[in-house]
Amino acid sequence: MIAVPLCGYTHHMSKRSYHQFCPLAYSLDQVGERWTLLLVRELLFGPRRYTDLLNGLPGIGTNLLAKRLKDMEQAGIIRQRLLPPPAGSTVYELTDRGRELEEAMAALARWGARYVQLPAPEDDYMGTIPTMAAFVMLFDARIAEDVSITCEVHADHDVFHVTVREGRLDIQPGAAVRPDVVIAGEPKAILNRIVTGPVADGGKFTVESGSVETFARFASAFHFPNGG
Amino acid sequence: MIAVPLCGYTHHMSKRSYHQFCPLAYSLDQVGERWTLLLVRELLFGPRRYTDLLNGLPGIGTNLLAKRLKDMEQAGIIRQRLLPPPAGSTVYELTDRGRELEEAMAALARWGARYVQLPAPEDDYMGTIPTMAAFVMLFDARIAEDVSITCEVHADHDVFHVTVREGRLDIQPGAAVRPDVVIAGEPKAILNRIVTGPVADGGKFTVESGSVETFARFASAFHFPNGG
DNA sequence: CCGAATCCTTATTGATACTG
DNA sequence: CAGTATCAATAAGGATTCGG
Repeated sequence: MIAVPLCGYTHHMSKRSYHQFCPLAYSLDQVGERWTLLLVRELLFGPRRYTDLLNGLPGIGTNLLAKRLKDMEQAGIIRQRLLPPPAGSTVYELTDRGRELEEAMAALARWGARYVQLPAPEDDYMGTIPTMAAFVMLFDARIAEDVSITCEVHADHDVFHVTVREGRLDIQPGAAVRPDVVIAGEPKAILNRIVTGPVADGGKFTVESGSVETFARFASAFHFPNGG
Repeated sequence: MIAVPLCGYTHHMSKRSYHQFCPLAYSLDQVGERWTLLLVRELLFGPRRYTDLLNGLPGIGTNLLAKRLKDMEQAGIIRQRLLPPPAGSTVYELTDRGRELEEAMAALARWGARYVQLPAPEDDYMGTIPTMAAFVMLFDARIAEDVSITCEVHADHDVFHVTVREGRLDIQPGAAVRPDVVIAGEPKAILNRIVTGPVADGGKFTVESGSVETFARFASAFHFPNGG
């Protein structure tokens, strides 16, 4: 018996698939490979360069990153773009279809936040992007209806500002014009406070401007499944 | 240079992980491996035996199924149980923590349903369980508020009944006591009708009892993102 | 038959070195 | 900076075997 390939083309065999006509299996065929959803997370706040992605995902390996980016572009969830001069660098950004994954990622993250071990392991990585992404994914619109606060976040060497208003969340890079509260600290400590709630015991961060009470009200707009 | 193993214990190296303190990365560490969420799907309607799972997931391979079941039990999302005599078989079932994945799976499935290619490829598999799972995952509680219908579904050689009432969905194995509508057909055709909506052009299924209009009202309680 | 465990081949990954 | 190339380690997929 001689094994005959399923298709006459020798170039890279059709991608591995579950071959099931099921919406869930289809989604997993598209975004279920290792690293894919974390790459989407890295792109939630705007375009990123190849090297940025490499730095944001320790352990991925450059060849695998290149392959994933190609696959994801093929799947229509990201696109490659050339920044106009003088920047001139090539960046990757989400398509609309890619951005629509946010709901699914949020559902996964909420499940994870209920059971994640605290405090954060010493040797786990945590950067600014995953922290801001956690704000997006743990946001609870119903709780947020009565909150109207802008919080400026200084994490590592990055600055973002997070606005909660009328049940909506908006996150932008850079400083806020008139923040109600400004916090600074390590990403791990900030996320730990959000996940754990008011009884946080994780690393340290400080309220640089505005009151601790204001920050507490701001933080209440996010799930803290382990804290109360 | 001699490569030194990262850990002194020779027995199965600690599981692969992203090593990120991020709720999403944690979830993907727990349930992001290949086949895991499809196994959860297979268990949504009650305990299943090893062989049932093997048949429901063509391509998984028996060794990998055994490994996944062990990992999932370790992660606390399933448990092994011995059915009392005379059945006596060992079955696997979801824990509460495992059942809580339903929301995340539903979000993934809704994303998939928006973009899945129709009609179903000829060589794709589709069984009764994934079909019933799709009912769960594409259910829209808001639309369903005004629907109160029990639909008995005959797919392949299985029978389930699906009740929509007061914005809630209930699916049970077996025939219904007094179904409003009874349908029969291949799983693919049924799911195709749900995903595509009233303009279905996929395979055939028939309304055995009750009216086509009743079934249409029933089906309206589920998303059909490609159909209207 | 049921529930795996074992063996073996292929595919994917992760780490590092290298190139336009 | 943005990737390729190479290669060892690991994971997946399939067939067969083994003990209730």
